[in-house]
Amino acid sequence: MDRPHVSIKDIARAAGVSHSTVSRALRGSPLVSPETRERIQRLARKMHYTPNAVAQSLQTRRTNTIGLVVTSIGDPFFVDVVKGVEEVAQQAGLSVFLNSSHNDPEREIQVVETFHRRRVDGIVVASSRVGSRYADDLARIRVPVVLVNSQAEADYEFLHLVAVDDQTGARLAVEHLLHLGHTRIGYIGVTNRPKSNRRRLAGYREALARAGVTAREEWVAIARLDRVQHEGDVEVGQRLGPRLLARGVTALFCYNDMVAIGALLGCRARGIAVPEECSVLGFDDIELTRYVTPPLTTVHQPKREMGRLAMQMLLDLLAGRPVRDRILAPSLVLRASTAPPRREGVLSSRARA
Amino acid sequence: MDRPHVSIKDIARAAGVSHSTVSRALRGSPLVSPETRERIQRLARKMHYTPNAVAQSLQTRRTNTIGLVVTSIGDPFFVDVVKGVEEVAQQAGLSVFLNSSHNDPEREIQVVETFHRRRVDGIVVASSRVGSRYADDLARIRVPVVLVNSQAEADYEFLHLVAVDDQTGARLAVEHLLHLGHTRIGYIGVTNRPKSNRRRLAGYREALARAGVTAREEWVAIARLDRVQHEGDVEVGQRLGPRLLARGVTALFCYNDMVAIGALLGCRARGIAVPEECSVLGFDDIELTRYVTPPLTTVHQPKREMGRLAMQMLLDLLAGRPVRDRILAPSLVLRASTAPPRREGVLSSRARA
DNA sequence: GTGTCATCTGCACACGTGTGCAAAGACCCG
DNA sequence: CGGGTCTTTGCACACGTGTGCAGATGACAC
Repeated sequence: MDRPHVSIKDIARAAGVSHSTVSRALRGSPLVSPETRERIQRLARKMHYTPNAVAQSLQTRRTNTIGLVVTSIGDPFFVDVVKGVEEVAQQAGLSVFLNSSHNDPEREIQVVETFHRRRVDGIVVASSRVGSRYADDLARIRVPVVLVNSQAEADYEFLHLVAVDDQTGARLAVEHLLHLGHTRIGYIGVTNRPKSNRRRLAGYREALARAGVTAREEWVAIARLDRVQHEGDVEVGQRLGPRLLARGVTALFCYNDMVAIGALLGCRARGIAVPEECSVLGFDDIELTRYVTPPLTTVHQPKREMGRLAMQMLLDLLAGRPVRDRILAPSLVLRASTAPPRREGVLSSRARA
Repeated sequence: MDRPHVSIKDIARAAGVSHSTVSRALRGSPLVSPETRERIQRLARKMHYTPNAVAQSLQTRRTNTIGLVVTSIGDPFFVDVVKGVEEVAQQAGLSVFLNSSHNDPEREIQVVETFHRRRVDGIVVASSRVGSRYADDLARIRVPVVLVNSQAEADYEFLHLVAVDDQTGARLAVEHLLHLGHTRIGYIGVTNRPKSNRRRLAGYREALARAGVTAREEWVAIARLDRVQHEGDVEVGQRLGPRLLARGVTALFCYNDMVAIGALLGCRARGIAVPEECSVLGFDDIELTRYVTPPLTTVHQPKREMGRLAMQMLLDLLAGRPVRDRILAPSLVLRASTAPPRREGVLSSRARA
């Protein structure tokens, strides 16, 4: 009753052949005659044989397994990335180990160490800050690694990247606001995703500079955070949105959608109408943006596509095919949280025309 | 350069002992002298030895791995369940294979077959409909299985359950609406999660019956769906919400939060004010409910706790400890989408007093 | 010096699968 | 009938780790 699973040896015994022949028959080797192959395969099915992937992995040195690290499973941004990765992995017959790091570098190293122990064939890391010590560990594993939206400041040649063009995305967003007639535009950022925050801020400044609008430092507010929790992001928007509005801003470009939703809530709490009195713009285009009031205008990241690409890149690396880093183009999604400014807006749009 | 990883044999060679001694030293066996143990452990660290979990699994017949199946990774309900499972698994040193079934029974069987091949130590399945054929497959694996919010109609003795008390939750919800003075209350359900839908509908009817309110069949609308996509749920609410309102209902109790959000959107599109003209009530208490307008009153499920419990139950089963099925109590979360009815509501609440 | 016991180490096998190589058998051709 | 070729099979080893058992070594008592 509690006997172990049936192995190829059991089948061999039942068929009166050696386990080698069974192995070959099941793998469809041409070295075994069609008749015995057929016979053995039938027998295997009848005996409910399920190959032991552990033993196969040990023998072939291929686990057909990859590790996936995200900073937080709950973060809506990652949900789609995970979906994309899983989709392609499943199709290719690979299984996925999922782990979250909570943006804790120590924890992330530990996760990678676990992946190493399990001899995964490759690793996808989403939104990590790869530090120098971490990079050493990663290098030692001798396994392909693909980073999605890496927050690392330095580049390491053995790491492969899939990312969105943050700066262009931010520029698109702010240009949209400028086009509506806003000139007093605020930016709400965060410190715990340093690279993309910097890029988005750069895009914001670039757009203003191109339009000849002088950027006021008091219109930029960066919240100091360490761990990533998206609830924290909401709180940032709630706190900093009204503060910037008090400084005379008529539109808010937010680091991401959760911050933007926080800004929305902050405005509602103070009776500030969006978009009539204040335009709000997000980044990421998470599903939520369609369900809040008003639906959020935002910069779309092809998140699922990024997950798919990352996994595909891993497959290419495993097959020895050449790969190149991918920087994807974001796009603006117009919904209902942006509109021309009320007072000065009318004026400045007249002045433009 | 491209040589394989360092094994205990390599360490043995370097230390001038046999691989057995190394194995014992690393595992802290009392059979090896403290000095050599210390020496070998230092050496292992220096050589960056990482044990091969695959070989260990083959030898010990324990992979320290579990499989987790959810119908959809994108469904906000599962996010928290996954979090809870991962949390406890990580703490116990187990790795998690994540797969989604898209509520496709065929696909789900395939996933379980993969888990079997990989010789996982246990399986957690969320919101599955376990069919008879599927149950056979599951039984054959001889591995503990825990179901979270199972949608199976039949009970199988070898399956263990964690679930929420759907009927009580629904009753709480409807009693709240009755208490506010509503008597014309609608229910919007779905067919693709048959068991919980049936239970919630039963709770709805129970509450009405207890209050002596006659339930009208035209106030119940069940949407026929096969696959689970939560976008589909939203669409259901959008479509059926207004339809029930047209039949004279003043409050909507929805199968879950996504349906409720759909109802919210449907009302907004037709200029129906929530909660003034129509109260809307959901189920699940997903994160979104806090961010929509108005914030959604709903029935809370301890989702993360359910994930934790499921995983803990698996650990208990693996350790041979006795376990019992857990049916958790839901609770009502009051937010802003419910209020006394406008016209008849005033009347009936007077009549009550 | 011998016997006894405790302590430590290594041999050999196991886990389940894949594969190079030799060998056996079948078949054909001269 | 012998030699050669081709097809099919089994032996033996490998992957990396864990462990029962025998044996080696050393300490100690008599």
